[in-house]
Amino acid sequence: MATETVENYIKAIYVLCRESPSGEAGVVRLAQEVDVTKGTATSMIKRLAKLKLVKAPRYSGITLTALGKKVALDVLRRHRIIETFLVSTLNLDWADVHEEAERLEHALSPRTLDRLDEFLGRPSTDPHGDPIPSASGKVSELRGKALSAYIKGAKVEIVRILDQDRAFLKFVAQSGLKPGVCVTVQALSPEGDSVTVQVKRGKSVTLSSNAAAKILARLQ
Amino acid sequence: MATETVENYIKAIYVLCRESPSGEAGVVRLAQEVDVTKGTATSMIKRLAKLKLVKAPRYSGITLTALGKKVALDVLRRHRIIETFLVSTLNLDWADVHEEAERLEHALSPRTLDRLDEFLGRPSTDPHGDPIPSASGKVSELRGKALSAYIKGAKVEIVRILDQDRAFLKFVAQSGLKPGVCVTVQALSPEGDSVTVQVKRGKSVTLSSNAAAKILARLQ
DNA sequence: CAATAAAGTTTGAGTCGTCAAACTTTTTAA
DNA sequence: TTAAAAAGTTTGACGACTCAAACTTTATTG
Repeated sequence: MATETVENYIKAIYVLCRESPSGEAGVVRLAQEVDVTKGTATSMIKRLAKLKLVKAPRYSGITLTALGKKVALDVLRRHRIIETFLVSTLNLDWADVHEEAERLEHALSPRTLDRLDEFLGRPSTDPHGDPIPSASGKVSELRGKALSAYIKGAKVEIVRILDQDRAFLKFVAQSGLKPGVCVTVQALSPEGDSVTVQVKRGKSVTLSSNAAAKILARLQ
Repeated sequence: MATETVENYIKAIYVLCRESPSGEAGVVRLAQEVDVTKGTATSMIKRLAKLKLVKAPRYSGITLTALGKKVALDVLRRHRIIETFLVSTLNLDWADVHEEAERLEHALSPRTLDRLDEFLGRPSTDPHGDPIPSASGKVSELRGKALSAYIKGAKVEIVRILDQDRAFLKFVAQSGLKPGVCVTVQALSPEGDSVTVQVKRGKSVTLSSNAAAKILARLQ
């Protein structure tokens, strides 16, 4: 089995590939993500390539192999099921569970994971709205558009928050913009580079376009 | 914080010290317990001594320092709470949870542990009857005597199983001798080196004295 | 009490994961 | 189009953990 460190690199590469338009991950961003120097990242990438988990031509982008993707989805499944458990069963704070899951995800056997999944009622998304890959390794990433992509007056349901940063999550929760909540787009200001939404009667929140882009929603 | 490996050594030393009449652990047994060669164990003991976790005079027995004991009880607390969760909430098999907890115990933050403890109703023992140390590091190890220490006719309640071996636990469960169960000592045979107990009407089990010594019970 | 077994230690080497710093290649922009 | 910046790589070194095998000390027992 892949070591804990290897799993972390693979997961990070998976996420970076999704984020980047080219579908490839870079060494510097990866190093940032797993919190090591770029030299370390480079040498680890070599090992991952030897393990047939990634393709990484010299001085070029990193991509996952089919095997690598499988590992990534497996880790992600564990991660998201654990986050769900921590929030919905243990009532831990939404913003805190990421780091905790980060550690627990490597210590869970397939059997225990399945029992946990069963206990939680086989959820399809985690508390941030991120889809939970199936045991066989399938994910439906497509769910909603950025809040900033709707027109004024649109009534939408928040479905996903694309950021694990604690401060951002705290802010989102504070504003009442968790997945499942329905809001109305009140104003779009290209000049002000912001979006204002009404969460409920009398309560509005204004977000930068940047922030709004990290909040996915779908038409109600 | 102590690394995962260090925690495992400390926990093993704690258990070995409890088991041994002298209250000291030996290198060979320790090496067995953590599954390394004795040379490796020796060098790790040196590191533990440097970390002020153990006292280990050359060519002599190993004992935990006060700090070492604190670490051990902390790990044990995590281990036993997790075992309880795995059995009582996720319905995992009694005999399987030890190894699982062995991995999870190192990945749990104090806050999550406390939430889990709360969720479980602050249990005082784990599924094997092992006492769960308090958050402040107290344990009451005294609970019952070996099944083989009672006289014929004694009605006793099983309170603890002193062995994490899967096969043994499977056998114990199969025989219906889990903690909480009440049994009657039916026969003691010094010649046959065995003990026979009646679990319920029409169901008796015979155990070697050796096995019976690992099952603690108290008068009903 | 000596010979042997068992317990404990040391040594030399290897893997994994990491860093800092020098270096090379690619990209960017003047 | 070429100089500077950014991205990527290499090198040498280190700490944590491990092994095998040679070695030393302590315990056992005939």
